[in-house]
Amino acid sequence: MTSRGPGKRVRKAPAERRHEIVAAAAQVGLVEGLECITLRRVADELGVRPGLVGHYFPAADTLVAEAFTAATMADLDTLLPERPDGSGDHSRDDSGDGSARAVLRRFFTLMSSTEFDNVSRLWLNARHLSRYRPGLREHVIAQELLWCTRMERAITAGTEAGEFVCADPRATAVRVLVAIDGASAYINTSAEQRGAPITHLARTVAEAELGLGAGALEPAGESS
Amino acid sequence: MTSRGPGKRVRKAPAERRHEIVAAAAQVGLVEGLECITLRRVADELGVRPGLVGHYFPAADTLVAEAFTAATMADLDTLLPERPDGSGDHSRDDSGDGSARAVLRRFFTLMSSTEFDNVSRLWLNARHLSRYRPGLREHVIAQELLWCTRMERAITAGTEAGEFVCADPRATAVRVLVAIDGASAYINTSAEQRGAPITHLARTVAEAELGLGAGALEPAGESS
DNA sequence: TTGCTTATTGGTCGCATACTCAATAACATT
DNA sequence: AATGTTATTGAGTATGCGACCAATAAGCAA
Repeated sequence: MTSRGPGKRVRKAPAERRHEIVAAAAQVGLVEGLECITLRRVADELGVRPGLVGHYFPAADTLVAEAFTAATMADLDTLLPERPDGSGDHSRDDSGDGSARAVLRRFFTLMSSTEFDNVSRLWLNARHLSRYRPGLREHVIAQELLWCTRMERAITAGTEAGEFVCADPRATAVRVLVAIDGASAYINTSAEQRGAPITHLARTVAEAELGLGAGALEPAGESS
Repeated sequence: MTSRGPGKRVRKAPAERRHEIVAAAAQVGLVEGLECITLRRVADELGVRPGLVGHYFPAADTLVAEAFTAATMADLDTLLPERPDGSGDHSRDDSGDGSARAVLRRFFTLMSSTEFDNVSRLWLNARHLSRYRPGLREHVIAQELLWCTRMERAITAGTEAGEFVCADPRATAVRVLVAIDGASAYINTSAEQRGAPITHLARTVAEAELGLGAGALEPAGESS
């Protein structure tokens, strides 16, 4: 990426450099795994000496934790955008098809595409690594809460709009996410044969808990 | 555990020593994590020099893989015994209840008890570590298949006995296990607050898929 | 008892990690 | 243009890992 001759220095504002380091670490963690976020690895990525990374993050654990948060925050915004993208007048739009259902359908479709396998790997990675790194654990817990809240809000929106029937959106959100985590647990082992019942379990759970017909959240988009 | 003065040698038959090493490694992996299965750590456990462990396992990956299999095999036999343990009077205990349901109830009860948290941790650990260690990955896949088959057999038994109603025992087994893996994903992070809906998701899924009433597989034993 | 096989030891080597710290040079301010 | 701040380097320490190998001694067989 960035290659400079030895000895050449590029001096940046601390805030910018720090952000740059976290971003590089997040990329490494997402693609290669969180245990590959090492001072040297991140430094190489930026064309910088390892000592510099160590200067900004005296404890490596902190860097791993922040990198995880940065990565998952970006992923969440892609999978479950806070506001349906480019919708100034959504209250009028969803009168026909219902945007809440579209949001969930989009979520399940993206999540089961191979493009987001790295996200599944990252979560699996982080949940295990949290066993040893308390700094990371805190960030993982915070992200779990954030994802759950975001999902709950999507469900609540659909319920209030009359699209879903759900007595306890919070509990449903939890269960749907648990089902997703169960499916993504197999990402490194039986990923190929997970095809049939595994991938669709989360979607099935969601449809059942939201009072929707089977297949209502399927990618195809054809509703009943 | 085993402490000998330095220099004192205890010479054992290769097969016995090897088995001993795997057992010690399995214990370390179960309690402290698979990445703690190191030549030195296992050697310490046995009161033996590290070189010896390296002699029996020229590639450390092999030891980790075998240790995982040893640990999960033992756990599976405890959770889902091939034949109901001490089956002298269980048919009387569950009087009229049917033993297949008792087997599953026992499984869910044990699995959600804190005593088996280490088992959940081990699976989470192994599934992530499989990303980097191909030897381990093969063993994990084999164990996934074994657990699934064992669960499928329990379901099939109940179906044939008329206790359950299930069209596709295999698919149901898969889904139940996925739900369990989803719940155990939180073992290192939100373990304390997983109380409410997380733990019981797997049981709920099982009850629904087997045509049982809600709570039919609950620990208490009181159905309907 | 003597001898032989080999399980076991003790040490070394190379590599990778996090972390520390004095010296240096880039940039902003004067 | 001179100066001061500080971001950045380079080198060093300490720890841990797997892997390798000659020397040793334990236990069996003759």
